[in-house]
Amino acid sequence: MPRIDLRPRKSPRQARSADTVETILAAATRVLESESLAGFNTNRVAEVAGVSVGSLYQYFPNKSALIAALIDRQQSALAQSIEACVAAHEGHSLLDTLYALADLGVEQQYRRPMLSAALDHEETRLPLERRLRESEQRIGAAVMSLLYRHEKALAASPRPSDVQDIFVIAKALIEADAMAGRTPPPDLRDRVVRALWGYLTAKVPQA
Amino acid sequence: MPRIDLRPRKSPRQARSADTVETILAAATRVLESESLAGFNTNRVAEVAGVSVGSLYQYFPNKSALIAALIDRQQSALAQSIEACVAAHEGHSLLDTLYALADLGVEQQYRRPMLSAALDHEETRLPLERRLRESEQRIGAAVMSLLYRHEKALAASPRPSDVQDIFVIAKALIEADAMAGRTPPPDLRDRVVRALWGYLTAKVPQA
DNA sequence: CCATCATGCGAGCAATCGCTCATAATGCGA
DNA sequence: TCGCATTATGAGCGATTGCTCGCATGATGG
Repeated sequence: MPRIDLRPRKSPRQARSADTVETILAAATRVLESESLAGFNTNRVAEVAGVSVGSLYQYFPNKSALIAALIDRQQSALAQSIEACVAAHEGHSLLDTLYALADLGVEQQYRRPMLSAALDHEETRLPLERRLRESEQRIGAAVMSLLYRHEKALAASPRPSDVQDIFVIAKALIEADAMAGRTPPPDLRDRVVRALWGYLTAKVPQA
Repeated sequence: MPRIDLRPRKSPRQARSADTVETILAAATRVLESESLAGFNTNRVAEVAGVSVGSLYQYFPNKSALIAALIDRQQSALAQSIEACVAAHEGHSLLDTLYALADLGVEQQYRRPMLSAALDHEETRLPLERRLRESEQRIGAAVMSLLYRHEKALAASPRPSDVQDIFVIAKALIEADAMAGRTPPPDLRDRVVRALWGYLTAKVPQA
């Protein structure tokens, strides 16, 4: 009685599938970039990808899953960038690291303004997936380690809410400008750093 | 040859119309509150308002106009609150005023979380109307006057971008928490003030 | 060369939604 | 009371879109 073969399928099949998934995600990205959320529909994505709708639904159970995959990708990439940035700036000052992180955020947002904005919005609407939370936690951990590393420069001991807050602040500032123009204003990074630095180091007088 | 009568129509007619508009806007608000942007459609709004779709389209040329009217209302109310708050705190410290403004923002956002979030999103999508810009400018002017009033407490002379930035920062912080829970965390106002105060007063060291 | 089966295909179904228009109801002056 | 003008009504049109399902295709193993 032969055992069931649990090894991965022959490579051509798998490779083809992975490629198709990649093609679809790339097409979805392009559609979302050029036409925002309106006009983003599965038929159009399939058309742009050069596959049939049926194939699309073979790899993604529904439209939400497709969007979730895009968000996942973007978040993972961001998490990786942030981790790398924080690691690379070990030994540097907090301020230097903040500048680097601000640049990183600006670059990510301005490369695909429509995409980032659209995904941001969908992120709040969709039931959040496990893998997504994972990226969030990686970002949180990296930032937290950065804060502890510079604990003495801070106004108070770092709290978990600090991590969320500076993330929210930076994202909001960058996004607001990204909506307005195609290229970042030269003072954007300074304003972002000013906000983060101020939030982290300023001592609010007691009333 | 009789002149054309340009006087306003008799009051009952006008009053009825104004009432109907009011009813529709109230219904739209309720729908947006309870079902967010999905499920917000003109048929549903008309149904909830107790009027026919046809009537709705007598008062609003299209769906976007309806949403724009809602945004307009909300923005006007916010502008008025902010102006009043800034005016009422003449003579008070900057910090006190910031606390008051933070409370104001928190209250506005938490009263109708879904509504605020939905309108926020639509605001970026819709072609912006004149009247809306007006509310924005009123808010900007009020905050600007506040900053000039406390110029000596600031790290630098107030710039127009400061106004936009602290507005964006406060809104983002509040909205992030409003998404997460039904009641504001007790430290929310402190965090908002910390962010604003830090942004306005912190001196960023030169690199 | 054939049988099997995983995969690809795309016409089209069903549901939704913005909006129109022919008709009905209503109020008002004469 | 009648005629007119204004307003209200809602069935339904046309367009969009998420998704299905029956069939085609082509690779694989015998």
